[in-house]
Amino acid sequence: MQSKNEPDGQKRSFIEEARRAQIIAAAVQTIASVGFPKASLARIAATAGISKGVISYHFAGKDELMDQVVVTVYTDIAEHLLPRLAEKDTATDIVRAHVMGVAEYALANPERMRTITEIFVHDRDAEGVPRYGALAAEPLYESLETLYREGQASGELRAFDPRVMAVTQQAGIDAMFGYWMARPDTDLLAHARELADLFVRAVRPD
Amino acid sequence: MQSKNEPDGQKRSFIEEARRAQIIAAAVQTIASVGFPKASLARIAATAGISKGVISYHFAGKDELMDQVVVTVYTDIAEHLLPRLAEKDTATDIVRAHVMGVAEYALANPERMRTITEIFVHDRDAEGVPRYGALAAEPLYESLETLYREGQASGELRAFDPRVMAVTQQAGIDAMFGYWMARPDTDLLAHARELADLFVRAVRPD
DNA sequence: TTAGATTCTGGCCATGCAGTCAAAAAATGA
DNA sequence: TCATTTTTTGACTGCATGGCCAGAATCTAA
Repeated sequence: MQSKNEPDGQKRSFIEEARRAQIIAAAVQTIASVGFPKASLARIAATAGISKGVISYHFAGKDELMDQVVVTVYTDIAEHLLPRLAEKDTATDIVRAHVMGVAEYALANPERMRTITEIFVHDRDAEGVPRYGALAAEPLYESLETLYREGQASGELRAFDPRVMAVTQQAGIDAMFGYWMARPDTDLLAHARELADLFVRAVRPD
Repeated sequence: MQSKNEPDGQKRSFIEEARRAQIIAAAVQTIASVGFPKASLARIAATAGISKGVISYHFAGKDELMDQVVVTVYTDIAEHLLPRLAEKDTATDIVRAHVMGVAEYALANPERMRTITEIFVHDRDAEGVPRYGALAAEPLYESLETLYREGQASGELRAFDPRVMAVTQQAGIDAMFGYWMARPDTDLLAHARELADLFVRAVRPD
């Protein structure tokens, strides 16, 4: 058996990689449809049409599986978002592109978006401590913070606490998605445009 | 036995009322300290120093207990917040008082604040549907929306989508609290002042 | 004092969970 | 072909949960 070896030792076999991808996809689908608390390994296995033991064979445990799901989805979001941000010049335009980019991604990939939200909110270790707590958002906050600071240095943005602005912008985006999930009839892109306006007004000089 | 009767039939006995209050308090304390998923009835009973069966005797089930916790805390928050909002005249002042009022309450009652957040986020019915989902926030959204509309009608506020603003303001407040919970060193009231400024700038006319 | 109602205890039950394992099946390669 | 390795199966373990209940303890009132 070689399932126990991380990418450290040998490379993973083709079939091994395919199974892992299949199981990750089944996990995304299951979590999105029944929510994290009811997405047991048995249920994920059923979604994939395999026996429960296969998951244990290919992943060290549920924790490793969830980690892989998060990495997979995050990479996907970054691939969608980063190019859009790179082509903007001003901080204001980047803020707008950030809000709009996430909304576009969510509209195109609601399953992945819902899954990652579910994992962030619900996944906890044996002691009840969140496995993706405030720490997970930290890199995000830092990059937004850097963006704001540069805009403030150039005089494009007013003086404000960049950390509070970053936390609030991220919260506004998350809430937009949550609201849309609960009320799919609403116009997500219109919400995103309003939200972008809101933050542009919040950061610009008097 | 009379535990099964809601306030409809007879009034509740003195001891009955005292026990219910004690159990609700124990639930608040337990959920705040170990989180909702680990706050089992057995654990809540242990916190209260009583046998598990007592909870079943005085409450129809865990759902009723959680409902009572929510009602208790919500009532408490409203009693703190409403008088402060009532004495303000302009929409701008009310927005500011709302943000600051919640922050003050959280600072004085972190246990209750954390408990209600935990319940909202984690409590789900047997089918996995959130028991306090988007519906729970609806009344809140509506009152903020009304406030904004009045401000817009009087010309004090610019034209914007009041629903998006309400969702975002609430999200900003929730995130402020979550951030403070994760990093208790930070200055909650300073965060609240920044947040209030942010929204005041977002709603005022150009 | 005593009968009846109320309240409490602690053990029990069915359910669902993550993870384990021996054995079966499938793939591999000599 | 056949021995060896990789992969899969499905039953099993141990644990935690919410709810249930028979009997004990306590309280109330006549």
